[in-house]
Amino acid sequence: MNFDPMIPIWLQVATSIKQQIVTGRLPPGAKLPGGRDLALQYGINPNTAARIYQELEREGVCQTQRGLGTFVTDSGETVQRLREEMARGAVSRFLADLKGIGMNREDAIELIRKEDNTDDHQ
Amino acid sequence: MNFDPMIPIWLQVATSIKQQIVTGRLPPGAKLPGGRDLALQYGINPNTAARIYQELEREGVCQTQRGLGTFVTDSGETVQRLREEMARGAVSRFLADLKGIGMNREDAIELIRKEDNTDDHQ
DNA sequence: CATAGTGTACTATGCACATAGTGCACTAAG
DNA sequence: CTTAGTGCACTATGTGCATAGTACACTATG
Repeated sequence: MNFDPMIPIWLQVATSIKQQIVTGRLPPGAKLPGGRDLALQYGINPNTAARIYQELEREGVCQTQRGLGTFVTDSGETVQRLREEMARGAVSRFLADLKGIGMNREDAIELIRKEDNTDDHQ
Repeated sequence: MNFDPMIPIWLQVATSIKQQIVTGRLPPGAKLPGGRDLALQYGINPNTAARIYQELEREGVCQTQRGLGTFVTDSGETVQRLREEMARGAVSRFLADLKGIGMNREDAIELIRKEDNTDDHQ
């Protein structure tokens, strides 16, 4: 994974995991890697990994059981809600960005239509 | 201005100024507030304000003259290029966000169409 | 009970960000 | 020349992020 130095690593990894959850690549109830393994996989520090799971639990996406590990929530409804929430967040960030440079929703749709499609089909 | 604690203040203010430039509220050649004034206006430290102007100059958006102040670039072409660059950035961030949660360009347009329009007309 | 895997807690270091404060140099205007 | 406004340089402090390393507690398994 390529980290953006402008964004905290724990946030980037947490987002990556949430994306895997809402796309079903990590189904409800799935066991996540242990903190030390997660650190190895992403090339980060175990302390940072622990913090990531704490954040995911705080958001209700995962549950942690001492001595057992961290697991994706069992509630498919929670996962669906998370997906919609992430979509809404992306849309409102996008529209706010465009509004800041004097563009509206129509302009937004036009921009997306004209956007280069390289690597958009995967 | 309301600062997001997750994003460096200098970045947020620099973005705000660039938005004012590309929307014409700060026309080419306009004089920007002095570093100390900028700090007062945004409620930040003069050191941070100085850094913001350094960043804007690094991006070619502003020019600084010692003893005189900092000014918006004279080149309307540069301003137009900046606006397009900011728009492209917003679009690609948005599409990357949606792709991360398993949505494509068609979904994006649909989401924007259905988006709540409260305070979208200004 | 012994072990491996796990979460949790703690100290310490380096870095960037933001703050506070001071001083100096340059420019234009009186 | 003096003054006000300005950019610029420097030291110092506090905070959050990320790292490194160590130690302890819980759980399941054999």
